Amino acid sequence: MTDEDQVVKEITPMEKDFSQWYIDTILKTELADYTTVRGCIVFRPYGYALWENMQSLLDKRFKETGHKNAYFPLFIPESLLNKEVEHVEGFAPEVAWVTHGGDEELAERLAVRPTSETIICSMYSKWVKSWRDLPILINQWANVVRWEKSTRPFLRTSEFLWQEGHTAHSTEKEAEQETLRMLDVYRDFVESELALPVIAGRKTENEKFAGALRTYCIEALMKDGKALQAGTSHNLGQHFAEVFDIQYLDKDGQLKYVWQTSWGVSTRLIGAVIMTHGDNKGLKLPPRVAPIQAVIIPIPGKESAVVYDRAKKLKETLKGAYRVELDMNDEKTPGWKFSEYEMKGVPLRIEIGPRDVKKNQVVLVRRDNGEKTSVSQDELYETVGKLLEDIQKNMYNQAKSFTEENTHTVHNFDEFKDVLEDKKGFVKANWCGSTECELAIKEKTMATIRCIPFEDSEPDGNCICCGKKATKKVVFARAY
RNA sequence: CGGGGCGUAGCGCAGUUGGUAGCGCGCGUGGUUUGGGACCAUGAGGCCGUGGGUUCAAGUCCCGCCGCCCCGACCA
Repeated sequence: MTDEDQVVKEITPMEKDFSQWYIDTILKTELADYTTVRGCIVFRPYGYALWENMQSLLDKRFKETGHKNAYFPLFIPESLLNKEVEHVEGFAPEVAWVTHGGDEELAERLAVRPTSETIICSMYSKWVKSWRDLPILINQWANVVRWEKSTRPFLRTSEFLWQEGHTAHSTEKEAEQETLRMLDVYRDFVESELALPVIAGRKTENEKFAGALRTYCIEALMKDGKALQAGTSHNLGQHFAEVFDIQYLDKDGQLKYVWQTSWGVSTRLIGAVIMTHGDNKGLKLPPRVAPIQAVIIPIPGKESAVVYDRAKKLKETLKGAYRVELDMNDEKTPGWKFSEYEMKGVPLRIEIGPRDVKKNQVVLVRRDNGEKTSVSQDELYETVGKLLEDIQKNMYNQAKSFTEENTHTVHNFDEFKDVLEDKKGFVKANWCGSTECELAIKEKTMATIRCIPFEDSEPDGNCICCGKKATKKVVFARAY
């Protein structure tokens, strides 16, 4: 049997139409479904379980870095939202408004939060009085609404789930450290749990968060060669503190404004996992977050009772340590199940049939590389652990190689255009630092500056756009 | 908001010059099967997106509306 024959028929091959592959994969694997509400999806149990796993791993990291969870209102009075000028201007076009309560028109419109800086700052101004009240380290798990013109499941939906951290500090230095620390938490999380290699760096003035002093981000490369912003962390400076009047009395008796940060990742990460690891059979989920890490598929044969019995015992052995499922459905053939769980991206398949029962073994098949091995049932517990770890590593390495192979350095505009057309991916190029050049390049090529990377951003030539002396070497890409 | 596409059974689709709706998958029931998406038998399931028009007759032709998807412009 060739690879071609194995391809799941219901999923459009990614070479043919990547976008359709993405949609087909999501729908067929039951991660999500479209609803009657424009731009809004349902997170079906399998997709929600994936998000819950991401949540708990992230939440653990937030707690470890001293943050506490809280929950702020969904509604933001218009007057609050309007306080920070740059912020409103950034979000105004995509805010959903509540104008009525029942039949009665509200005295003041309420925005459905597109992000919570304003409502949170309004509370911080109440809570912060003294240097002793700082820092405030709060995180919120929430849904937000942005009235997007065009939507795609997970990547851009009218309503999405995310977390937003909001902190307040007494010094600029501390705020900057927090901003960078949380970016690094994100980097570590996506690399070690989601197996997504990323480029970390700073956003340009043009690309930064509305109202921020500086924005940092991690950028990942998808299999179609487009970049995806996987997480952002903002140093808000004192912009919000000034308009929301968040002041504290310092040790020296002076009234001072706090320095703030905010940072977030969203369910978009699910999209990143799909588009980084998936193939024409469907999903490939990293073991650390896969809702099902291993599936046991019994092959009943003539002595089905014995096989089923042994399969149940195997599940008992594994279930304390791994997210394992036993598929006892008698209506589907084993072959059907093989394809189904491969499509669903389950990292490891455990087959047990009459032959295995006789030999006291099981057959293990890896989703990441298709490798098939037999192992004694006595060693199953340890072997599963080792394999899951190995799959996780291998998935990261594969994605890493892909990203490296699709990262190109160019030194003039023609080369830049050629690479974008032929090879796509990340393109490193010298840039003079002007917004004019950044926009001109975007106009001509649809590529944006994804970030000014922390590593390897020393210029080694002239700006590919205007030809003047470059100040930075930055990462360009066409992005989602 | 521009360009394109699509609305017919749960899903995917077919439906000829207009003549009163069909296929595949899925679903129910009974049985045989089960090591890479099994098979036989037998069932259930439709206001053909919506409003108007043409016609003896509209899924089909004409006009409007609504919705959804894709690709762009703008954004996690």
